[in-house]
Amino acid sequence: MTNPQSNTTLKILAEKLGLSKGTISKALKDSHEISVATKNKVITAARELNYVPNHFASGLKSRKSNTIAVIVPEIVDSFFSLAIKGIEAETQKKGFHINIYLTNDEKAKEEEIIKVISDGRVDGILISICSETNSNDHLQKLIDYNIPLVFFDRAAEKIETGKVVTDDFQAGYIASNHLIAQGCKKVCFLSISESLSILQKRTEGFVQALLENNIKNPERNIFQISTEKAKCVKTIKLLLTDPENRPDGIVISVELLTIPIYNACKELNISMPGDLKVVCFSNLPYADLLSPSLSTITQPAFEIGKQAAGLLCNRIEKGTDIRFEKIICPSRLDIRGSSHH
Amino acid sequence: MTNPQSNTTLKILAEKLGLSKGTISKALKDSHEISVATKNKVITAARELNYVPNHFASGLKSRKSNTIAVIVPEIVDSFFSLAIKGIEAETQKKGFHINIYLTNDEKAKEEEIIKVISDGRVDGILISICSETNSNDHLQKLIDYNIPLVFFDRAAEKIETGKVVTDDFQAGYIASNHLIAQGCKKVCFLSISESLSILQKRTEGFVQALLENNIKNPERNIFQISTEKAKCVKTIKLLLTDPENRPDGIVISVELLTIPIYNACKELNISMPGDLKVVCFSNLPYADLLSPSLSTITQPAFEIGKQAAGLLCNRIEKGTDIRFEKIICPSRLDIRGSSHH
DNA sequence: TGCTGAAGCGCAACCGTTTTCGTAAATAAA
DNA sequence: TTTATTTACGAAAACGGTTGCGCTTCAGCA
Repeated sequence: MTNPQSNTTLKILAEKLGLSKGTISKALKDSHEISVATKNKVITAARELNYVPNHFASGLKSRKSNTIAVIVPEIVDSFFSLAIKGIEAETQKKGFHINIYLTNDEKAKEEEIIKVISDGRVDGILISICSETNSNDHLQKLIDYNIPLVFFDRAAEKIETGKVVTDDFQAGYIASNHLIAQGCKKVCFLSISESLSILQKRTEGFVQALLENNIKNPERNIFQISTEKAKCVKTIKLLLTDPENRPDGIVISVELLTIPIYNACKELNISMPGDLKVVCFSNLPYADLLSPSLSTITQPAFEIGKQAAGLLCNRIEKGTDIRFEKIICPSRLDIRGSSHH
Repeated sequence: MTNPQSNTTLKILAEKLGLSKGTISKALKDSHEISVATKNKVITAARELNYVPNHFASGLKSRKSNTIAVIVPEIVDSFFSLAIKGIEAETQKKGFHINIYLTNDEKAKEEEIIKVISDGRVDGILISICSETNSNDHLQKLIDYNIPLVFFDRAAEKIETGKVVTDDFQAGYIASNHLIAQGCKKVCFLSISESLSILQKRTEGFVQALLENNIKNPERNIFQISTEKAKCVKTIKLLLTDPENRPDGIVISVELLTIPIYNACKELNISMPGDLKVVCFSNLPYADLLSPSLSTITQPAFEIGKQAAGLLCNRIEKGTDIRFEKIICPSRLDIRGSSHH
């Protein structure tokens, strides 16, 4: 779009003031080469004519866009939207713009996005990867080419760059232990991916908790649920109606599965927390108002976003070495009605 | 950032192939000036060297960024996040990138954002304005300078440009009538702004419904609530404990106020829907699971975002005259437990 | 007076792509 | 064969800012 405020360019300012383009440019950047008197003249003229430096022209020469890409699997999600808000809070202070990209948790889309943003339009990337993580060549390439990259929440373990996550093992452990402490004999863990590192860790926390409580073969209590709605609902119903192995406690490792569980319980007439106790990884502001209110592992989403953005900005602006930076923002167990009386 | 895939430029390709920069550029754009044989050579070489056109260089010359700005008051909100998803669905098909900006519903921030994006970095703007709308000079200026602009949901009435909204009057009317039909004698309407057009219309629908039911002075039942949390809670409690005028039905015109209402009822021991019936403008996917489940005016958020993006893209790509375009996506009343037995 | 150095500004190349225009060769029309 | 026309490509000027370098001017100093 043309400059809305005006179409003032350096050239126009220069002509108006009888100076050269270079002088105007330097004056506006407060260069020591320019006298105070001239600077003042330039600044007032620039203000009068609503001069705004053209983004493309300055970017072409300086190789800076003051823009970062934020890539997330989903945006209609209390965790991700809050994380984005944290990112925005941090970046807008520093004058960075945000480009948003949604992968819908599809690897192909993620790769496509990374390809199309490699035209220099962003100075760096914040990403929460999709759950299918068999290969991460597209991400490794970013590192190889020295593109600033920071993971938040869902990180690719093997890639050496900044990561901001929560204490997933611990959270999985606490959630599981809580259910056991509430008297659950058959605690299950619902996941959506075996490859996604944060889910692996939550799973490990779950396994650890069960083992410590002398529950054998905890792996048998781990279920991978499809994110596709119909399949998801079907699997859950099957699980909850299994005559031999019906769980009396469930750790839901992703917010996405909350509604299906609630609906299934309603439909199957399973009472919560009587017949089934549930804890969910979720940032839902409405957890308190659900029926029953939902016990959650509440992740510091805003903080995670903010920290990740801070890390990325440091990398971009100061060239900080963030290869081995790992910030862990602890989650919190909020016990509510779905897991105890 | 430097091009991650490589640092291949037109110049490098040209030298490698013994052609000129211009020829390469035209070949890649499938210009009729270039022979098929040459095109093929160029295309394969470009692929081999992972050539990606520099965003700044092409933008500088073509004055196109293939980017749009999306400005919203809030992102941790079921309506706005879903609308953004709709926008993304539409724009990604057409190869547009999205810049996200949050105003936190502050006019000053909105103005600031519009200023900083007027450096040519976006080809157009999608905005849902903040609730303080006394003056809209900053938006009018965009129109004056011929910047493509489309409003979605929260529009500035007086500005002549594309608007995609829901049928706010009708929705307000239906919601109010529903409560009256449920036997409510004292129906109130909670708003957060007298100037925001969509809230004015919802209010008008409310007034109309009351008048048609022979309720005098419906204006007395309209309350402006602060969005600041403490004040908000205080006002609501005051309202719900007013000995003379305690409402038995409430239309909540913005999702933001849902939680405070639920909490107030819990705290004040007001039973829903027994003592108080509630309908809320909300896109909450969890409405069904609340206790009681929440009756909502469900807005077609995804559709609104999608349509708005479509309008903007047409304006940008084809120069369509959208000054008087107004798309109305109807809302739906979903009756649940909060408003009837 | 002559010399040095700093201050203040202009000049011009440069970033990578787009696009107009020109021109040579190849083909078609006369 | 000559002339007109197409085809295929090169040359170069933009786009608007940035930046190193060079030129003047003038104060400071011996």
